[in-house]
Amino acid sequence: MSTRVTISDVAKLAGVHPGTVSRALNKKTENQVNAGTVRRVRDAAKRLGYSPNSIARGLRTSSSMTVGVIIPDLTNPIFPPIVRGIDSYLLPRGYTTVVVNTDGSDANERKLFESLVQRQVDGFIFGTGHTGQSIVHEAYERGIRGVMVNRDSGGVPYPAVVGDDSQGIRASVEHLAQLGHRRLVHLEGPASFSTSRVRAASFLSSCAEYGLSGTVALCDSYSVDEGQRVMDAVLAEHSSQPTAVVAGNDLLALGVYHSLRMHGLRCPEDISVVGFNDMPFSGDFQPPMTTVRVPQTELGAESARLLLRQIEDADRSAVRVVLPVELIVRASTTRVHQA
Amino acid sequence: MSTRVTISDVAKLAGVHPGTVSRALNKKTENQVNAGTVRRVRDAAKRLGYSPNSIARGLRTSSSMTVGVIIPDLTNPIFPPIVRGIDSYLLPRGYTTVVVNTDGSDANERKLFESLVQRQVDGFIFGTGHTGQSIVHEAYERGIRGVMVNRDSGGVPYPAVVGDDSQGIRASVEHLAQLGHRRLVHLEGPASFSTSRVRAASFLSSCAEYGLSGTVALCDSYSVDEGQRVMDAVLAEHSSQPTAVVAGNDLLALGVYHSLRMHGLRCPEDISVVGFNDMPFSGDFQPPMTTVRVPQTELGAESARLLLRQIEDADRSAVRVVLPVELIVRASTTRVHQA
DNA sequence: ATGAAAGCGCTAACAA
DNA sequence: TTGTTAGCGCTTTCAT
Repeated sequence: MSTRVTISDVAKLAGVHPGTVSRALNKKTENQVNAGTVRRVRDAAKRLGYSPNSIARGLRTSSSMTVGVIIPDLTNPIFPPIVRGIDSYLLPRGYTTVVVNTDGSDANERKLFESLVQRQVDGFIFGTGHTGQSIVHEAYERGIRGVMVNRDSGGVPYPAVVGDDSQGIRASVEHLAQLGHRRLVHLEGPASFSTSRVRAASFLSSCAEYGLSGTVALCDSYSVDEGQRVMDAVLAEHSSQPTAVVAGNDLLALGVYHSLRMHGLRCPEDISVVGFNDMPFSGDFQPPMTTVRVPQTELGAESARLLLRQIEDADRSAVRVVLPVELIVRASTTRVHQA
Repeated sequence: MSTRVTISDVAKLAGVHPGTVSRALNKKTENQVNAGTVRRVRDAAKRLGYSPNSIARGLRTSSSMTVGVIIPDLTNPIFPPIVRGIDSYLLPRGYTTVVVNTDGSDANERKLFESLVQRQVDGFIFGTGHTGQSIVHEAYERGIRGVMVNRDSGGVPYPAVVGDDSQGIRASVEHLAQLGHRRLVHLEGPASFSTSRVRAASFLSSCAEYGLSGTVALCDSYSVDEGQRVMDAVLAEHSSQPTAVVAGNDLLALGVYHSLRMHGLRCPEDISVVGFNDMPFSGDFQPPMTTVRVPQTELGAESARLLLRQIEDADRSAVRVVLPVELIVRASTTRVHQA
């Protein structure tokens, strides 16, 4: 399908050799060819509607100008902005991104990774966790270019671009402390994500710092349902109940909303809730969510920049870029009233 | 980068000819080769960590096993489910999808389209509008396989997969009529989308059917800001105000929420609002949104199915698949009180 | 500045 | 059943 006109068709029409057409049509090499010839070739190409076959070029140059992006799930609202950020850097530089979803399965991840390797992608941006099963380590061993986004590299010396989780959680705890909260609970995300552990650690140390009682409840996934399930469990306990929840991310926080509603509790009057990420529309929720804004688009763009630096400049320094975050106070947190 | 082991390395180790390796490793042709040989080849391939180069294969077979998906903007929440739906059909069949965002610009659309053509994609799924400038028509003329998703093909005989817009709007109007509303306004999306016009037409005819007064206000884009802007304008008018709004989609409806809040009006007590799409989290908004659920994932999967039918079975019938929609009544609509 | 020729890694006709 | 050969469309030495 599509056009059948090749470089030799153009060559014939322009009355030159295919090699010359290639040189004339390539920015890098067009200075090797007579300006008049360049014009003739350009004309011929346009007249024939010639469109270079980048598959063929890729085969010859062993570069596909394609980048693989591996994420858990596109429908998690933090990923679209990250992907658009990646695109915004890559597209103007001639690269195409291919996004795949693992749905949290290591088996999927491996399969998709291999399929992208077969497609000769020039590098990977990993937005997935890093457990023992993850392919991140293997990718590095194989000499494949890669960058972690929104995740730490877990020992593998790939560059990583992350939000300042520690600082974000600390700001949340401080905010709640100032509102008079004394008993907090943190819903920690799955341990396979580096961010989960960083956030939980920061929660604990921040609680200590502000002299608060902080406990941690573990979630199996970053999802609304799991947040609800775990919050249900927290509310079922008979020990002293928290007056505020610091959720591992906005999805979990939303699950907390659901749980509270089911239990006839009001947010924020009965329990304050803080999310993490400031994902799209979290300001439109009921109630508008107090959360930590992570610059998702910038995260994506920066990770793309670091990847191209590896691909094009062979710069393999394992930098770790930490982007600043900001607590956005909305209506899901309020002063504690049972002082 | 990555592996440097080719099909002839495997051939050497297995003591056979490269052609035989190719046949042994391909599902379609492995029955043409001795079972023992197949095993030897497989072993050799595994030992060397051989991974076929699908670029090279694509060059030879002139098929890239890649599909281009052109949408306005991934961060519009209706698209992630559609994309995942597409993937869910394509991935198990060996295809990879490449998603690009036009941001509503015809120039971008054209550029991205050409870049995907150069990459030899086997077909396109168009989720963009269809104005005069759109490349949809040109793509068809060039004999390129394609399918419209969530949009009508606007005269081009590509298959199209859409939700039942007419029925959805009709159900919304009926619902409002039953709640006693008599003066409705519809926020119509940009005319470049076929859906906009279908929904507006259905709004008008449904209002007539139920004996209601219905007016239409035109929006320049499907966005929250535009919904707010247009609703501001509606509220500024001095003629008799509507008691309910039928928004062209959920984003516009969210903009209406914002506008009402700015004007000190309550939803639904002062004005009822109905959205369209039931995009992710619209049940978590403030208030939870009454809206029309469109089966986005199925839309995507079905469009992928129709595309593969064209690619693999050369079936070019321009079917139009209309998927049923369902009104989801939540808390943004209520009985009118100024009877 | 341009032509000639080789070859990227694979598959597919054709032979044997 | 397997080997041989050619070539997908392009880039890139090497000549000229």
